Amino acid sequence: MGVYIAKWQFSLDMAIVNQIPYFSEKEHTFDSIILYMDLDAFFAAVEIRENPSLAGLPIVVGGNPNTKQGVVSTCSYEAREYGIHSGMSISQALKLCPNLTMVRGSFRLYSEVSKRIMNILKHYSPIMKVAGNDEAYLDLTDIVSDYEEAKQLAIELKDDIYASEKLTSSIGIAPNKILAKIGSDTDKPNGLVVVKPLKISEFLSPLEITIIPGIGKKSSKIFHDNNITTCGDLAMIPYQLAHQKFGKTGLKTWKLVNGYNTENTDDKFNSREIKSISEERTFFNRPKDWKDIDVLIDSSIETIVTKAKKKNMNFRTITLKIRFQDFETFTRSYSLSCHVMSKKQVKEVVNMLLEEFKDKKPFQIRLLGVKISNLLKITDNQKTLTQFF
DNA sequence: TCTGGGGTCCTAGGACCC
DNA sequence: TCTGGGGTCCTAGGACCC
Repeated sequence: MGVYIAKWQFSLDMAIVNQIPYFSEKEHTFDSIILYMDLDAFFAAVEIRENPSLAGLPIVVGGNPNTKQGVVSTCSYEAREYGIHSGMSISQALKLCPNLTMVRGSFRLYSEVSKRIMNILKHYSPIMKVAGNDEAYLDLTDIVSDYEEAKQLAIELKDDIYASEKLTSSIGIAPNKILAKIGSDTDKPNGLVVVKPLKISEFLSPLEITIIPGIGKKSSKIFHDNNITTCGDLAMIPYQLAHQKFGKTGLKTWKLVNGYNTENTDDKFNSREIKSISEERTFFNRPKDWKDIDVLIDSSIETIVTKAKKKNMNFRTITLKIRFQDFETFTRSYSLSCHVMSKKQVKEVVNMLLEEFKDKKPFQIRLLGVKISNLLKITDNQKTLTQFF
């Protein structure tokens, strides 16, 4: 035991002295070629395709055009020039651009278009991961022999998508998923960026730290407060400092900007099992009484338990989310002693969790949500057991 | 000023066990 | 009366992504 500690201590000390990370060789090797595809302003682009008179105009998809409530789901590049972006409130977007065109989303259409495009991608590699409506990763490692060939394939893919759907896409090609995504993000719309393994540092160094997925407003402020604005700034500091100052994510980010492969190659593309199922709703009109609350909760429970049933999932933890008009938000959860799949039990738990808030007036409630988690896939064997009990 | 919805991951504290 | 340290599970909240 003591020997191991000493050994570890030694390598750590040496690493500090020489400022050399003690990460394994393996983390430095890249043998994958990954392609990431992202459709440009997807929802907005589909709307413009369906209604060409919208072309060239600042448009947003999302929110309620009548009440001017809600948030921006996607906006055209013209709207982005006004500073409008996804997630922004409609009222704020209208302030930035008073003649903004609002389009009510046709989400069923988007999902149909998305499915067709994903089918096109499938022809380029059998190893594929759909990461959303408008984005996917392809593993080209066994498909192409080098980055030049990968680039040619990407050009073909973009043409293919445009020919069949009249939509443009941006593509990044790199030795791992994160870098491929960052690559595509740096050249939009209709871009194509290749990041070869030996060019990673050169490529990342001048980029803002916020280009890294997972570094949002809060994290970037912490980095900025420590005089780190670009990926290159972070790459320059000793990794111990990155770990100490910015925690686990700090170390991971440090590794990324220094060209280490931070991805677990084993589950590169295996889409993992779903972890939770939830539904939450904001009251369009303020609830009058507890009956209104009850109706909404029942409907949410119905939705999520039906989803779980379809997926053959039992669950053990039930979470209630409640938000008041002042935006103060609480979550309360409870774990059952065994996995179940029953609406009745969810309802009982939710009622129990709701007790704590019964002194509030119903009209003070803005949002309610129900989530089930701690999911367990039922095998046929267990199904018979469930029936038995 | 106004702030949707469905997710994942991380942190931190407390309970409990050995 | 004072009491270590590691592991695991549960809960609450928050950052972030699309």
